[in-house]
Amino acid sequence: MIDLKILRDHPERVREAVGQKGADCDVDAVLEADRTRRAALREVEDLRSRRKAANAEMAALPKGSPEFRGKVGEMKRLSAELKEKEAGLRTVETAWEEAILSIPNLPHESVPVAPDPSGNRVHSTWGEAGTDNPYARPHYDIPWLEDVVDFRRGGKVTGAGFPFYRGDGARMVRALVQFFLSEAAARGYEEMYPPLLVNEASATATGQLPDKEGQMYQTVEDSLYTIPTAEVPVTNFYRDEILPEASLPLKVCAYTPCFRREAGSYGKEVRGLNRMHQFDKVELVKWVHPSRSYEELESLRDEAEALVRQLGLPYRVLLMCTGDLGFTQAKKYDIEVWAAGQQRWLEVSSCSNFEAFQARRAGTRFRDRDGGVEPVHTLNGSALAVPRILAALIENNLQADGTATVPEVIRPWFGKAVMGTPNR
RNA sequence: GGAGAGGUGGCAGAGUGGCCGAUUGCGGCGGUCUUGAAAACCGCUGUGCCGCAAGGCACCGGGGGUUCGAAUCCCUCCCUCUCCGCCA
Repeated sequence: MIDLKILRDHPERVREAVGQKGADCDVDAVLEADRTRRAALREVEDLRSRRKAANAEMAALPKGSPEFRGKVGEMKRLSAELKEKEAGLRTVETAWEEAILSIPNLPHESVPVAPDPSGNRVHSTWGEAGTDNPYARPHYDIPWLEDVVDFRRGGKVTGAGFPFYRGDGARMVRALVQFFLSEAAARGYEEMYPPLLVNEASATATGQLPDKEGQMYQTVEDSLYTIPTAEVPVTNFYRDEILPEASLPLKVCAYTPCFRREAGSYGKEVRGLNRMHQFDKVELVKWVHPSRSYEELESLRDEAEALVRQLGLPYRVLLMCTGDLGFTQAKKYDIEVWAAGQQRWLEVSSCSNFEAFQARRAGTRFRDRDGGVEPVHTLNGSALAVPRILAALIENNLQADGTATVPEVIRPWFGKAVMGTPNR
C-alpha cells in the first residue's frame, strides 16, 4: 500500500510512478475517493460524538422519568441518522480501499525509467556465455531427460507443467535444495517450512490480491490459495505484529514447491523445465530497518549470485527498469544464467526491495527508540529456483558421452559426479 | 466429522445492557530510597483512523443483527481447548 501522506501531499510523484510502471490506475480517482471518505468519516464521527454525549446524559437520569423518555426520542433520531450515514460510509470505505490498493509501489530513484524489458540494464556479468561447450544442447532434446523428468506421465496424472522427477532428477532436486538451504543457514537465515496454502488476507498483504488472483490456484471450498512463492506465507509470518527494533534485520529462508497457473504462456518459454505450473524454490525473506533496506538488497543479490557462481554457471544480473517492475516492487534485480544448449538466458532469481509497501498492507511494524511505530521494509529473493538451474546445469555440463557432470558443491548431496545415461 | 467449553490490552484475568477503552495482578519504562542492587513506594505504560492543533472517533476473534444505547443479548463465520470418531 502506498504511503497516504505521499499520495495526498505529492500526488504528482504518484502519477509519475504510475506512468513509469505502466500501471492501470487512476490516481485522481483515488484522491477523490480519499476526499470522499474523509468527508463521510467526519460526518459519522460527529454524529457518534453527539450520540455519546446524549447517552451519557441519559445514563445519569432516573430510568423511566419524563426527562429520560425525552432523551430516548432524541437518541432515536440521532441513531436513525447515524445508521444511514454509517451505511453510506461503509460503501465509501469499500470503494476507497479498492482504490488505494490499486496504486502500485513507487520505483526507487536508482531504477532506470523505461516502458518495457528493453530498458533493463545489465548490472554485471560473470563467466563466459555462448562460447563454451560443443556438446551443449537444449535439455529437452537430451535422450535421457525424460528418464529423469517425466513430463509425459506428469501430464497424464495432473496436466502439463507438472512433471515427475525420478531417479537422478529427483535426487538432483533434493541435492540443490539442500545446497541452497545450507548456504542460507550459513548466512544467518532461519529456516522455515511454511504452509503451502494461504488465505485471502495473506495473499492481499503481499500483493497477489485483489488483482492477480489468476496467478494462483484456488481451493473450491475454503477460499485458500496455493502459494506462487514462499514469499507469500513467509512475509505474512509477522503480519499484524510490532517487532522490537533490536530484532531487525530478521532473515528467513524457506524451501517450498511453488504453484503458478501461468495462463497465457506458450512456445519455447514453457518447453521442458523453462516454465512450469509446479516447481521448487528456496526463497530468502528479510524484514529490515527502513534506513538499511537498499544495503540489504545488495547483500541479498550477492548471496544469490554466490550460489550461481559456486555452481559454475555463467550469469548476468539485470537491474530491472520501471516498466518491468512488479506492482509491489521498488527495485529489483534479476539473475539470469546462461543455458548453453538453448543459447538463452534463464531467470533463476529475482531479488526485490518492497520498502514499506508490503509491510503497510501486512501491518508489520517496528517500535523505534522513541517508542514510535512505523512499517518495516521487506525484501525477498530467490536463492534459487530449481528447475532452470537444473536445465542450465545439464545443458552447460554435457560431455562427449552424453552425460552431464555435476558441480563439486552438489556432489556431497547428489552422491555422484555425473548424471544421465551415456550415448549408445 | 460429532459433542462440549472458550476467544477481553505484552501476559494473566475481572467485567452479563448505560461515564467500560475497559477493575486488578504480572511484566515493561521512569522516579524516590540505596555505595550498587534487590525490596518497598510513586507515576507512566495498546493500536488504528480523522484533525494544523486542541482534540475527536473506532477497536473486547471476524461479519451481521436486536436496542434509544452492546465487551455484555441474538445469528453466522473463523480460531483455540477437552472428549469421541478417523487417520500420517
